[in-house]
Amino acid sequence: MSKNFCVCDCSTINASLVEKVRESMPDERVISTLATFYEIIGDSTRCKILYALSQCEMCVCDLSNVLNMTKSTISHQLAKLKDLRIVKYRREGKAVYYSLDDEHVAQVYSISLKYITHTV
Amino acid sequence: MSKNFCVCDCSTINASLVEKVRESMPDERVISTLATFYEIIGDSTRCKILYALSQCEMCVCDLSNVLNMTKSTISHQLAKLKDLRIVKYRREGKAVYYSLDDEHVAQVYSISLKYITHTV
DNA sequence: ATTATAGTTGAATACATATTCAACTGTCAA
DNA sequence: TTGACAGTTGAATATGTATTCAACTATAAT
Repeated sequence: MSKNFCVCDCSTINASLVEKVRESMPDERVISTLATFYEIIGDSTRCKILYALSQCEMCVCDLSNVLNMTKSTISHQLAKLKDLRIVKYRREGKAVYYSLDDEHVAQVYSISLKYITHTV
Repeated sequence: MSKNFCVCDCSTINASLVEKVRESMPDERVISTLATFYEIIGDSTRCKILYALSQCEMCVCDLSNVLNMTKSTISHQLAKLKDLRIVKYRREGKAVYYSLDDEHVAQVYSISLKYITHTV
């Protein structure tokens, strides 16, 4: 019974544990979404954008000045954040203002920052 | 004054805001560490490993069975998690047991999962 | 010592991604 | 309607990464 899911040549498997964890594992779709979420915020440029937006709503131009990067680069990265609904936007005349789309994002970000600040 | 940090051709910059956010921005080292942390957990395989380890300490063999992947793949990914001190390990005979290295990781993970589950 | 098990590691492949550049759309003012 | 500004987008380049494979180390048993 311990072998019906064995993909390796080991004999020290904790079969009941493996089975239990396998069954409680969030399904592929959830894991994939979670991983993509982290992947998208796992980039220095986008981390800086998120920090900036956690302080205040800003237009692309403001962001490009805060980060000292071209509007094109910022816009490309904002598009990724927008696709994942991590940020939202509103147009006001010629300017497009971005902000965080969900308080959970700010929450995750602040806890992570606290954790990281401890370890750096 | 609003132009001494302008990297684009825009005139609608909120200069005082840009300056304020620029100054309060965590320094490059912190941002980089934070981004790397997210980048490392931003992968389906490693997300699954973290979920498994959030349930219980496990050896490489257990993990490879939970995830249905080779020991080599798991070991490569564990090495990355280990490098960032996201997981720790202990040897017991021939087996090496891995576990989460810091409760903050589990905390970040669980908040994110809650957030994602809402959106999926 | 020899053999088998548990895990690690380096190189190779295949794939994904950040930034740049140039061309584009949308909005406003003259 | 023409021009300027604010932002977006596609292609190209350069770089990075996950997985596989084969060879390796470390531990235990015979």
